[in-house]
Amino acid sequence: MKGLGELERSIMDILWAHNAPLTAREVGRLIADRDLAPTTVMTVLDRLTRKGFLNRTRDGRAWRYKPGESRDAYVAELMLEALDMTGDRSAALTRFAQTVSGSEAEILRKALTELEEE
Amino acid sequence: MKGLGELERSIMDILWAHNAPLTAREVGRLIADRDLAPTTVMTVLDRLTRKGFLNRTRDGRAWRYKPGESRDAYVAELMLEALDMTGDRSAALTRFAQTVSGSEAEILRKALTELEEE
DNA sequence: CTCGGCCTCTACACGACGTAGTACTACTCG
DNA sequence: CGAGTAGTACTACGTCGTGTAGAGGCCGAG
Repeated sequence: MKGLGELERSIMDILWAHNAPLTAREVGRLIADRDLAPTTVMTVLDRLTRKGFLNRTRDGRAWRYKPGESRDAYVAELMLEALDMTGDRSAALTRFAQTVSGSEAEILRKALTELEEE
Repeated sequence: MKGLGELERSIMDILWAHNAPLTAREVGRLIADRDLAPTTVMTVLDRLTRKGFLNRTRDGRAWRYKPGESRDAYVAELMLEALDMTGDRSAALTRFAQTVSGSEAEILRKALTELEEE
């Protein structure tokens, strides 16, 4: 799957933060602090689409982009991918469980418990 | 922290699989299927050291390399790093818990339970 | 018909990584 | 003691991903 670059992630963040699909121009406006050329934003949106992170639909002459999956799903995928890198998933998982903070352990526990009940 | 390249990972895998620190030559022999020049292996070992993934100590004229941390620790770190990418850690964690397979959920549960008991 | 906006295509610089050569040093065997 | 061998450091080059953007084409509004 592979990680994203810095700008790519910023743009994904913007799109993840909005429910509605945005046009390149709108994204450009929202990322104004970086003072990017409009074409830069378009290029990145295009690449993200090609990579499967975004879907786009026509809106007049413009495209509207929206994320293919939620940020949470993406993060979970990244975590699983990291996990795949080890020969011993069990050891890595255990290690992970030991490493997360207490409150996060709590969240995990809760999620797992709910899982069990279904 | 950043991920590793393909060759870098292969080499880390070899070192992670051995308890004793290895020399460049030894690593080269163990990775023989790729038919790499000895200098290639050295260069990569050197880069990994510079990046903090390996520690090296002298052994005569040669260096012996060993991983700075276990593979499990590395994987756990990668997972945490992915987790850091989200605004809502709780949601991502929950999602993750729901995504792992049943047996892995079991492992996680167990690790978390043990944590609790300490 | 013309202008402004939006698109597509193409491009370039830079850093990471795979890959390796060259040159220097020092032990080892005859 | 001289030559070969192993090991090191330094340098280099091609490729790919990513940030960044220009040039030019198409189309709807006025």
